[in-house]
Amino acid sequence: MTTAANRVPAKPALEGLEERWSQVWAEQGTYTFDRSAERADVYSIDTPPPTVSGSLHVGHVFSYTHTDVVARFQRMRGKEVFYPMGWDDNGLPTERRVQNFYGVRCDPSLPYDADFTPPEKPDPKKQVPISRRNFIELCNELVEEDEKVFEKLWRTLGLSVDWSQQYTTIGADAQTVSQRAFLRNVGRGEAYLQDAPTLWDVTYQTAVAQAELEARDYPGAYHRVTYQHASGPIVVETTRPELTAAAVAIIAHPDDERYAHLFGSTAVSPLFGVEVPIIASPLADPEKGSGIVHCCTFGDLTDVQWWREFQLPNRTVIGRDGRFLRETPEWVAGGPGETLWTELAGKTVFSARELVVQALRDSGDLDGEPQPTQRVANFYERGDKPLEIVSTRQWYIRNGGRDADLRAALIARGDEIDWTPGYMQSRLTNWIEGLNGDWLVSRQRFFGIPFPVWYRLDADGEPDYDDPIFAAEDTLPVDPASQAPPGYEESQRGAAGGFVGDPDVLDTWATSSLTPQIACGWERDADLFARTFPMDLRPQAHDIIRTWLFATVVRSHQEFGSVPWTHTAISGFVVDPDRKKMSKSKGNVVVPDEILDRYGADAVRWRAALARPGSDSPFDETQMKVGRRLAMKVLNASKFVLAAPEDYGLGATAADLDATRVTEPLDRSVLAGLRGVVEQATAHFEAYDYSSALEVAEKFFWDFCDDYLELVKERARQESPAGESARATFVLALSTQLRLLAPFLPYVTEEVWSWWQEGSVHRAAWPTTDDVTVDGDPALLPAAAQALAGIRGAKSTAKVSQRTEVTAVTVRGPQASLDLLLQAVDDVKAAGRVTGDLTTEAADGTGELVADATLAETE
RNA sequence: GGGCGAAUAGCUCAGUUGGUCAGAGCACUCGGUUUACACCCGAGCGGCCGGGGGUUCGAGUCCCUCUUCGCCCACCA
Repeated sequence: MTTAANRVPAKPALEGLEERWSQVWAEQGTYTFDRSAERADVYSIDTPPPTVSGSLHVGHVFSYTHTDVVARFQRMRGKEVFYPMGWDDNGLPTERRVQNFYGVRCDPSLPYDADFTPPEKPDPKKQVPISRRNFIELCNELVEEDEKVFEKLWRTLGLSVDWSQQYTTIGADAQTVSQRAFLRNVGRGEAYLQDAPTLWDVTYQTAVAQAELEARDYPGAYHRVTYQHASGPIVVETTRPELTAAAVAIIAHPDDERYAHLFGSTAVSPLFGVEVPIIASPLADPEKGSGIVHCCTFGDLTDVQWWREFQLPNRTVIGRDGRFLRETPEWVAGGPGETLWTELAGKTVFSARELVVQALRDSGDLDGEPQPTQRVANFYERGDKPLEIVSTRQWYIRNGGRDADLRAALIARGDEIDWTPGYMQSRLTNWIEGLNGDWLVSRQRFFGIPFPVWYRLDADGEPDYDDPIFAAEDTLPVDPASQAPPGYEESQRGAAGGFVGDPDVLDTWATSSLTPQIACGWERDADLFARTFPMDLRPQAHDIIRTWLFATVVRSHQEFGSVPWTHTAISGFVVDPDRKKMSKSKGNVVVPDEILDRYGADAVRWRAALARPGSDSPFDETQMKVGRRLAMKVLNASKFVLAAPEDYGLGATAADLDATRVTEPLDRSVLAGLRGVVEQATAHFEAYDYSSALEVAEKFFWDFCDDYLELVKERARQESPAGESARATFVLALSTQLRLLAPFLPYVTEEVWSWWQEGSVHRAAWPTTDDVTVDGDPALLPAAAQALAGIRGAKSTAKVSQRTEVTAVTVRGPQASLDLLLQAVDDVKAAGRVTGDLTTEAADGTGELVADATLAETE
């Protein structure tokens, strides 16, 4: 076999590596999943689908790098890595982006316009109303564009994703999987339809789930409102006086002596004259306000609880649009509040409050003036108005919120999963333990996956919700808004005796919770599914444990009676230097493109890999430079080994890779050290501790360059067994270190690999101790390095060039270290430019070697 | 209020089961240019390991307690 000359550029550079190699990887299918691999040989990853309508910041870059580093390790270890990429394009974020981008809004009452084109210049103040179908077409159009931008960034970053395995959360596959899973839930009684008070966002006019809540401070005021009782007035304190019209009870703590005599009797509400019972409940806090509270339908979740427990009437006054009902409610009609209602009707909560407060003031039922306060209110995480509670009919999926057995079973699933870091599991457990209801999965929105459900209309044209019509699984995906249910004609839509489609869409998490099913081809590709599910790894950030991770566990538990994956790795955030979370509104977001452009993908990945799992990491641009330096060093050190002698290299080639040539003690020592590094890095990676794996490999590499390389630089050029020993060592060490660094620095390692090896380093075998079989004493190199450091120090102190000659040197230290040093004395003398004698002197002390050097006279 | 995590050099962080554990990188200071690398190299300065107790022959390391910070949850009269 003849060895081809190495292809080493005269001046290696980082610029252009991303473009060149990402293209080669794409052309050669370097990361393509081989689906003939057996399950035991597959490593499958449930990649988080990024929200394409959002923007990526360095935090994403970090966490996706963490996953990629693990993927590359597993691949080199011989696993066939199933590494798909999904795009989360489903849901409200896309709707909002489409509205802003095109200047349109969805009006489901409008007919489809096949010729519609969006306005040239979007005017956010005057959004053009368009049909639901037109709106969805625009959503699809825009997400496609967004996905291209994301893919380009991921490719530049060097994610070793199999780009032939892509999915979206709004695509036909996802629709089928989502609808099928829902139908299975229905079939097993895990999903149900219920008319109940639900948290409601009045801006988006949709129901909201517990997991989407965010508590925020909100300015309000305490109002002391007087109810009339036979024994005298009762004063309740409330921040929502407008809900007096919705009062259904007055409640105090059973042990509260101030009110004990009232329990069992009734009081009459001010303005509206409605008679309400006075009830004892331990949920009433004697410390708060006047200790007695009015229960309205519905002011807060406690009201809902009381309403259920005491079977109180439903006196809803606020509609889905957040305004007071336009029709006068029956309990108001004919009463003293009838006239007031004509003013309240159609008013927002805010205006209604002003009206009611003034009316209370006028009637003398307001005790004192309102006292301003900061209250806490629940908000939809994407909304800006406090949530109302409105009675609506919604679909729910059981998640343990109302069932202790299921709750326990789901917590136990958490125990089956390996968590990195382990303490993150408590976030799941705590969340499950704190659930207070089932999972509300229906949303009154447009861009989402529709429920595969229709309702029959009776003779009066009223829907029958007790007996929905469900789509057959083999007809999925279906759109009940445009397709008729089995046994009906489209002409019967909306007609008495006909049907209507369920108008709602599934919560985006109801689809995202099925990413393993979507990616692995559940019920679509049984062969693929058998080779990839349950998956090996779910990487994700800690903020969505309560949503994405939990929901995925729920769906897998229900459908398969198993965990969806065996391991989860939780990444932290990149925070700004003040340790504040990056967010668009704070304006502290760091855009990844610029950073990648400035420092290169390898440098950014290096910095990302330094952030340990689960820990937040402050963004510090100066650290990127260090990664860049490492990448550059890999190029230059490799060049030294592989370049031809006329280019000042050693001219070593793959043919020098021969362990039997390694004879010199120093060379054996460095390889013995490398063997230890291989063992450590492998163990760290197996424990998902990629940071430590990088740390040991990198530390070795710098010492290798600074000490070993300098010590043998001259010997390595000799045409002698000693020279051959050095060159064999270099080649062996280089091959091993390139592979150790490949998961972190895919571009430079691939570049260098291409100079002298066939194929991709990323498909090369992860190094094992079999690669480094040479025996040696690992302590020799440090001993030689210490002696060299002493010589260097003498020159530094004397402020002379490191090239200055040394006429004599004495090394002191433990005899054992000195004995080792003597085995490399020629290398030390050469590296230190020692022309005279090197003598040793045994001495007690720190254990380190100390050198006294006599410098030659200089000018 | 409940849960989880963190507190070690100016900054970012390592310090596995208590015994070379007082470390690394950056920053800073000083010095060094022509044969891998100025996208560089060498040398150095720098820390009552958050406070206070305790266990131990011995404690960044274990226990208690306090303080500060971050995140999640609960607080909605």
